[in-house]
Order: sequence, then C-alpha cells, then structure tokens
Amino acid sequence: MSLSVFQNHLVETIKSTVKEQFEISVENVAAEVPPKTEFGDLAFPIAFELAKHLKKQTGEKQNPRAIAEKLRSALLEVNFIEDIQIAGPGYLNVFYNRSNFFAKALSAEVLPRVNKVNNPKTTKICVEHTSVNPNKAAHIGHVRNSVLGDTFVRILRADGKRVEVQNYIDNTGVQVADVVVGFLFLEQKDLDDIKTLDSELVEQGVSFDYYCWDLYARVGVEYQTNEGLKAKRAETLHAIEEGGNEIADLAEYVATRNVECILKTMERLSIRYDLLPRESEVLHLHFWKKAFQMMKEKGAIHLAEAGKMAGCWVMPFESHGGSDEHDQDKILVRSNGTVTYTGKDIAFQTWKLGLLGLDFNYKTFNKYKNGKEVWITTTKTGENIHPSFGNAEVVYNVIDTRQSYPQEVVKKGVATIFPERGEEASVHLSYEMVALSPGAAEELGFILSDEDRQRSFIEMSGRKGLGVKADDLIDRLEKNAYQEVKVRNPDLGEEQHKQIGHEIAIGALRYFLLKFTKNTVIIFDFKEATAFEGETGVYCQNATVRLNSIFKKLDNNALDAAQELIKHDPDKISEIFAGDHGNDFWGVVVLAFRLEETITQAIFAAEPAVLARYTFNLAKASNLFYQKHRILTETDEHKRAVMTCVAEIARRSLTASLQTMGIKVPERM
RNA sequence: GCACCCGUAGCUCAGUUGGAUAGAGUACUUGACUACGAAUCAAGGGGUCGCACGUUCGAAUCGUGCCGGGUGCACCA
Repeated sequence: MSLSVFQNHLVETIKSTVKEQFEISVENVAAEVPPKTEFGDLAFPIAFELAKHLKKQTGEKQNPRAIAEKLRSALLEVNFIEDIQIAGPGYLNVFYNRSNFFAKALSAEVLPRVNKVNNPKTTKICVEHTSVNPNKAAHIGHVRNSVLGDTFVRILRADGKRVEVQNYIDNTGVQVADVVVGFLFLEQKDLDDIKTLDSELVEQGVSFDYYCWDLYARVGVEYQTNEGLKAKRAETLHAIEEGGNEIADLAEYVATRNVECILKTMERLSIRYDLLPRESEVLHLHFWKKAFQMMKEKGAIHLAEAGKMAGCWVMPFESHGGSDEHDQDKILVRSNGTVTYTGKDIAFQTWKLGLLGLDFNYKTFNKYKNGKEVWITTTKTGENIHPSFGNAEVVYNVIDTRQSYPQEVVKKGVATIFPERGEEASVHLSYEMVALSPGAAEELGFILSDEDRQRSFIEMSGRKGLGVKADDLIDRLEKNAYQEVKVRNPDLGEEQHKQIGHEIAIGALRYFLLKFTKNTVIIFDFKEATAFEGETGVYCQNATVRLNSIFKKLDNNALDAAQELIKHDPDKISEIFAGDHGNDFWGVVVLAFRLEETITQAIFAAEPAVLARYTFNLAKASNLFYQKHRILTETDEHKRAVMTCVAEIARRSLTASLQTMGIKVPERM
C-alpha cells in the first residue's frame, strides 16, 4: 500500500473523464503536492493544460475553473476521496478520507523492501563507485563518491532492485607507479623492506595508506626538478603493466595494501562491495583485444591514415567540434599500438553489460563480519565456485564530472557495438568535486599564494598531498560526538559512548555529503561539516531517537490497543482529524507516506539528495509534532490513540529513510 | 575556440521538471527546560532569483544574447 495506488487511480479516472467529456486523450497527468496541508493532499493542474488544448481546437479562450468543475464531479465518485476543491486559477485539490487512509497506513509495509531473493531472472543493475587509485589514503572527495554511490545502491535496493556493487581497482596506472617509484628510488626499498616497514607502521599505529599519501606527495615534488626520476616513472609503469616481474610484484603488494586500508575506511562508513575488478586483469585477460575486434567489425573506429593522428585508431566524435588545438576524434589506440585508458574502459564496460564474451577469474578478497564475501579478480586460476558477476541490464558509473567527456566516449563506443542495448544501458552518475575553502586549506597547514587566497575554492590534489583525509575527519567527528554523548548520558558505559559517538559521526558525515545536489561543488568547511545542529544527520537521528523514547515510556501494548481503538471507532477518528489539531497530525502521516514516491523520484533523477531533504523535512515535522502535542499526558483516549499511531508511522518512515541513507538510529543520544 | 555545469537572503544551499504568497539551514535579535530529552521549539528582520529581450493564462525554471565563475577538450591515466 502506498500513496501511489491512490494517485494512479485518480490519474486513470481523470484520463477517462477527459476523454469522455472533451474528447482529448492525455498521456501524462501531472500531480503536485500542494504547498500547504490546508490545500489538500494532492493537486492536479490538468485544467490549465486542457484550456490550452481547447483554445487551439476552438479558437476561443477557455476558463480553467469551468473545466475543473466538470472533472470535479467525476472525481468525487472515487471512494477514498473526502472532497475535491477548485482553488486559485483552476487547481483541482484532492482531499483524502483521513480516517480511512489512516487505518490502512497503519497496517502498511514501510520501505525498504529489499529484494531478498537473489532471483537470477530479475534484471541486475551494476553500480561502480569508490574506485580510489590504490596508492594513497582516501580523502573527503573520494568519500563523496562512495557515499553517493552507496546511498544510490541502497535506494535501488529499497525499490526492490537487484544490485551488484563494484569498486574498480586501477592497480596498473601511473598513480600506483609513482608511489612505487618513491619506494624504489627515493627510499631504496625492495619488497621485503616494504613488508618490514609495513609491520613497523602497524606497531606505530600509522596506516600504510597514510604513509603512501606522504610518499606520493614527495615523489610529486621530486618530479619537478628531477628529470631522471621522471624517466624511471615510464619504465616502472611499463614493468607494472607487463606483469610477471619484481617491480610488478612490489606494485601489487603496495596496491593491495592500499585497497585493504581504503576498504577499512569505507567499512567505518557502512560501505561495502561485492566485487573488486582490477585493471591488471582487464589487461592480462585481453579484454581490450576482444573489444577492439568487435569495434572494428562494427565500424565504430577507423585507422587514421593522414594528419597528425596518422597510425592511430580513433573514434569519431562529431558533437565535440574540432579546433587547431583539439581534435574532434578520440584516440583509442596510439600509433605505437598501445591502448588508451578510454579504450580499456570501453572493454570493461562491455564486460559489465555481459556483452564481451570473456570473463574474469575470481577469488575471495576478504569477509565482512556478517559473513558476506568481497571478491576480487585474478589472472591466475580462480575459485571454481563463485557468484555470477557482471551481466547487468544497466550500469551506473559513479565518477566525478571532470570525466564526463571520456564517459561519453565509453557510452557511445559501447552503444555503437551494441545498438540494441543503446546508450541507456550506460549511465554516468556524475557529481561535482569537493574542494577546499582557502581557510580550510590553511587550517590543514598549507601555505597559499596570494592568488590562491583570492580564489573561491582550491581543488584537492593527491599529488600535492592537499586534502582532508577521510579517516582524520571521521576521527574528529567521532571524538566530538563521543564527548557530547558522554556528557548527556553519564549513566551509559564507555563502550556505548563510543558506539553511539560512532553512529552520530557517520550520520553527520553521510548526511553532510548527501544534502548537496550532485552538481554543486562542495566547498569543504570544517565548521559546516562537523556541525551537529540544524540541517544535519544528527538532527534526523535525534528526532527518531526521541520518537522511540516515547514508546519506551508507553505501555508495551499501547500501540496495539491504539490500533484496536481506531479500528472500532472510525467516526471518532474522523472527528479528531477534522478538529483543531487535525492538520498537525494529518500533515505528519501524509508526509511519512511519501517515502516510497521519494525513492522513485530519487532513482528517476539519480539524485540521492532528494531523499536527504525528504528525511530532514520529515524529522522536522516529527519534532514539531511531539513538541506541540504530548502523548503521555493526553486524557482523551481516542486522541491519544491517534497520536500514538502518528508517532509510530513517523518513526517507521524515518527509520527506513535513514537506513536507506546508511545512517543508523542510536539507542540513545 | 568548442562542450558541459553554476549564478536565488549577509553566508551555505533547496526549489517536486512551467504553477498557488520563492523556501531551508546558518549568522544576528528575542523568548521557552522541576522535560513523552533543549543536538529542540517559537517569534523577528533579511530577495532586482546575474542582466536584457522573447515564448504564454503563468517563468527562478523554457529559448536567444550578454556579464561573471568553474570544469573538461593530450598518442596522461
């Protein structure tokens, strides 16, 4: 049961009435949520549209209110409708029968309705997110990617979709090569030395990815003056790509250790994965060769014979006009025969969609506490029994907006080979970067030029070592939250203080990253990001915890008793909803029941911020409700029953929407 | 040069795909805790929706042109 059932029924009624009375068939009947509870539960601006149509047909000006009047009588026939009002210039405002709806709402299922049966026949959606280069610790920009991706996964699952989560590991790229160069040539360390260092770091309590963070920045500085070292980079990269040598083994160790660290960071944020596909396997299992062959056969690419791209295999790209400086075609294979990153990406995307005709080998990487396994690809013989990966109907790639152009090429490339699947199968879930305010950069100890200080923001840079490391920020949030919890709940133990502090910290961070829409650049500011008041995750958690605490004080059977009372006395309930505070109660109920359509909307727009905003609004409505109306002291038993059930509906919806954002509801706070 | 994104309250951002009086948070001012928990609530001021035309019953939203800011466009990954 959900609001959409009511809504769909009304839409159908409108369609048939319009056809009957005006002989017009309308495809889409838009419905809006009225700005105020007093305006009703649903509004149809359909009369305006009809007025326009009729004017075209007859040439005469039409009155939208008169049209609305004709539709009104038909809608009044619908059984769950209490009233229809014509408002403003011609809105049809629908009022549901409140007590009827309320009774049904109480017995309804609440999201998320996760698809528990792993039915291979249901279509699979694949979401790739995180994909941090495994050469350093994750920073706040990476966390935006992961939180966005993970929340979108949760939203899809709440909608009943089957989703596979992939975290692509670029273990053979220049970024890993740079750190390897640092170990080999700046620190003169071989693999054994690094392993020794690694265990020393563990003893010192320093994370391996933090060590790499600094080393990577040192290499970046050294490159600026040391041409010899830069030459080593090319050699090192080549050896890593080639595989089967000492440098490649060292690189694999470094990359794997960084992946372990990054996964640990993500685990703190309740972010998990199904598969870690690695670039080394895309290379060594010759995915590109196969994709290349298919692209040639379909005429998606051609060999440039003249001009400055002579000898390269290129994909034409008309939508981007060329110029002297920039070519309009995209090179996929260089004149020396090597494939570009975008080329590899097309091959990998083709695999994800189950169209390549090749597969990886797989082995387990590790196990989460609940027993769930994370798998990783391997060039060597894998495990015989493994889940089926890839073969997705639709693939979402969570990648920042700076990669829009290569993502467009990938999408178009795959669509050219498989026109039957088209461009719809590949979705670039793009988002803007997280940058630093000049103040935040200075707070991190970076010295800025006068020019930089004038800028509105400063881009984070792993190469420069400039960024807010994820674990540092989480530590800071946990510490702040822990101190607050300890003061507020002196009766709880140390373990509980820590646990609740952790849950609050993660709630704060996830909500902070989700409340901005995707294409807003987040200019990171410590004060805003660590706030526990106002529009924050903590606010939403607090509203839910307080609703829960009301139920702790009520009798165990209070809810059942309230439901019985409501069931047996609908007239009394109608009276209460029509009474002085009826709108206060009804407003919460009807908002709580918009969770499902909010999820649908979030998927349609590929925009998790929609859910964040909804959750905050519901938390606010709940706060207002329990602040203004006291349940425990209410003497009218029917009114108390209604209030109890309103609180129940609100907390169920709040809990579900927070869970869908990966935010836990603490026991107390 | 070309493509994409952004410009809304002092600041940070929403704005349900063209609808009702443009909303939140924050900051500032004032008020409310012997409490279903004040990480809260109530009240107040604060707007040329970058500018100009256009489309129509109706524009922050769509179109065109400017102005300002950002990102991308390598035989880098």
